[in-house]
Amino acid sequence: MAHSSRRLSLCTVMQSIVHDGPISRARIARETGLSKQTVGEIVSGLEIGGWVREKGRTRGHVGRTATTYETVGTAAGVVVVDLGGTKLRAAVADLAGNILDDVVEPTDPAGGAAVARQTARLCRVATERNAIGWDRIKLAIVGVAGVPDASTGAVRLSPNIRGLDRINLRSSLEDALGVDVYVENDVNLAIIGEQWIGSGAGEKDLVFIAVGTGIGAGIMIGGTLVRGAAQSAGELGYLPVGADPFEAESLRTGALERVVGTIGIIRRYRDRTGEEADVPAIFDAATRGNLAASAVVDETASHLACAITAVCATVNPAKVILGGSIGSRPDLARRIRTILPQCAPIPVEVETSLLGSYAALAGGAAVGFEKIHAMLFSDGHPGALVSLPRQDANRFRLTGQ
Amino acid sequence: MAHSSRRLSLCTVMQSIVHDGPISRARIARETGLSKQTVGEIVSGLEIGGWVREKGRTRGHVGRTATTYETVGTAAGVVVVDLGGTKLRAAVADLAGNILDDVVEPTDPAGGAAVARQTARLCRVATERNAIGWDRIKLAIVGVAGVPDASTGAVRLSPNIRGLDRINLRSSLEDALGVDVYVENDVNLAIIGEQWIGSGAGEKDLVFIAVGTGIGAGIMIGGTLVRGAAQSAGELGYLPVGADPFEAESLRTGALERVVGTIGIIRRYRDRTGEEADVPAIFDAATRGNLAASAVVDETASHLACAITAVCATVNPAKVILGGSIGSRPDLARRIRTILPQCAPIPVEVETSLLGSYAALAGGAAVGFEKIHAMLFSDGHPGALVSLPRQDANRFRLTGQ
DNA sequence: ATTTAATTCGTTAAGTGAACGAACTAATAA
DNA sequence: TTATTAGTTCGTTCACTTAACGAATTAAAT
Repeated sequence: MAHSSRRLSLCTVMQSIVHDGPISRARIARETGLSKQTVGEIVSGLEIGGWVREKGRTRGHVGRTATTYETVGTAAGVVVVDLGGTKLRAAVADLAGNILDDVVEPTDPAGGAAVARQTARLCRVATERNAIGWDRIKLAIVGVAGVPDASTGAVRLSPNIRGLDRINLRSSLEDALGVDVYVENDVNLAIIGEQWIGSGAGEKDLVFIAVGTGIGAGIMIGGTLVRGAAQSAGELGYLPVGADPFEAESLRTGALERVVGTIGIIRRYRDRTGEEADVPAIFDAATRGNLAASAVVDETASHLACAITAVCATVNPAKVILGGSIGSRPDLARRIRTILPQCAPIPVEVETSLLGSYAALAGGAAVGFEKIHAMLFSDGHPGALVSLPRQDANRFRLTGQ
Repeated sequence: MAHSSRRLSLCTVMQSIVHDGPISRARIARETGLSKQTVGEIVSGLEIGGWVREKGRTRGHVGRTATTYETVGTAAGVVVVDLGGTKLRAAVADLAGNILDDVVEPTDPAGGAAVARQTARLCRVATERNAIGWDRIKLAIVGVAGVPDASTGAVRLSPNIRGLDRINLRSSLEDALGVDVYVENDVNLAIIGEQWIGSGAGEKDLVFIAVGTGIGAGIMIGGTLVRGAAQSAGELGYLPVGADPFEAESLRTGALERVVGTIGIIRRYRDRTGEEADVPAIFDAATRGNLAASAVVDETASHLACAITAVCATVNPAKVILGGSIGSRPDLARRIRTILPQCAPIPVEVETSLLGSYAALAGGAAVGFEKIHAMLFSDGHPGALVSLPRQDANRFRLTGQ
């Protein structure tokens, strides 16, 4: 409780350098409202601590030139993991909010403890690939399909990775890595990533709908994630849309998921044509003008439009971002945009994910950035926080998906 | 920016007195972690300002007795208004969080400016009824059916009160009353009231569904209200449930509202029986065992169960509170609780409103309490706030509905 | 019944951390 | 040279803390 004012000033100054750096001490003072010598003291403290360094000097204006300061990105970092059913991806994010090169491997099909070991190893590999030593890594953020249980550390309802609900993923990673580990739902990280540097940049009310094998959503309201009383917010597969919600199968699989999930799409195509085809093939056929495939895709778009209508009637986001193997197809989004005004009275933008399969990784970096700054500078003091710097998503679009 | 720490300490002490008062200075020091003389200074400042006063002394324990302090409720207050289509209700809430006696009048059917004048007059009457002078009133909170537009001060989509979208309700009340006026949607206030002292006490993830002429919801996530990007969150009438959402009429009135609103219920009863009856008559007939009426009510419950399923799949609240002239009928809630497990895989509690027609008034008092303390003590400093004290809802259940 | 001990309240005094204004030096464009 | 901006040093103020102490009260011992 005592003397928390310095912490607050420290955060204010750090925020200024992270966002507007390289920046001079005089400008920090003007922009934060702190006095010149308070800023001077704090900056020299940060410099001694190794968090910031001199970058250069200002030029070309009246008056004395000023030394400018920037954050030392490599001073600390977090390791970010996207643990998917087929791919395991890890990257390092530094103190300045940069996401460094990522490494990918196929996920170990053995599941459970084997995947935990693989994850820990790949975290080390990711740091070795970049100029940030393991001793500088302060924590790890892991995105995973399923519902992480905060008390047990297990991951419930994780369909794509076997045995993840039987081990304590968090504590086994913490033991292997020696740093705090935060396990979060991958769709929740995806919406955070999209809001930071993706399709939802700048918006505060967003929904990210991942359509793939199943269907799930990450919901952000007023800039904060909606988790729900039982961590079940965004389980859109259970929306009473598509199939009859009172059938036993709907109660188990989910009325919407039955019709727009991978299995549902394949079944509907088979029902129409008698032929067996996988989802990409059906979508490609629809694009080529195949009538049956086109009807199946339109049906899917129509159900998704109803789902979006339901979500908008409830939380009224400014934008809905579509992702996942099925959801990120631009042709599907186009069809949904056509159908939506016929059933949704409240207007909403519908876009495909800009970050693609990197959305969760970016979101993890965002969460890690906020946690590491809170840890190092604000120390949990309310009102003192370093917010995310502007970045661009180019690095992701250049790398292969 | 400078010297904000005193504000924070001031709020901490005030919070302690409001919540745990009457309380001694020594206990404040123990509980807040502040030192005894800091607390002493702040309390004597508050006493000089007239915000707190000596209440008595502690007795019966070892050691010196202590003087205890309590908030001076009458030092400041807010006036709270529930502006409904048929009834206009006003009350005063004091600095300690007590809601004083309320006054009611039928709403002036002339609407528009006449209702604004009537509201301003009733605010004065409410203060005269209580021991709190008008000069102590710092602001007014007005709950109204419809969507208040923050920039223009008008109220859009207000079906029950004519011409409210043509006047600037906020500024005309501010002119008439001479204090800041906040106009808020009545269902939003209702959920805040229910969370404070009603059916949702203690819960952080709640949905209040008002079923009456139309259907609308107030949504609270993590303790904060969800408004939506276009202030349209909770417009559950537009859920794609009940009627076909692609019909033109559904797009206009709302697919769900068409079937579970007053008009929809009356129509469905007429379709089955050929008879004309109003909603209370249909519900009473269902209770007496009339088969057609019972079927209509079950149908209504079934549609509402689907709506609740949709809302739960999206935001996963711990509890759904039913209110409004139709929604607050306990027999409807009972039928919904029976049907819900057949279509909703995620469990949720369903209850009727405890505060009834006083929910919005209580919510207005809660909002007013927070605003007035922020205004007087925290002055907008982040992290510094006086939270709502525990109260009970007895006063409301004693008064007639 | 009286005295002594233990405990608690609240005040005074001394000291520290943090921020500020003012005065000053330093460097640069015009 | 002059005006302007950058950055430092000094002394002051504010807010809070710890420590010490007097005052008031209950509990226990004589």
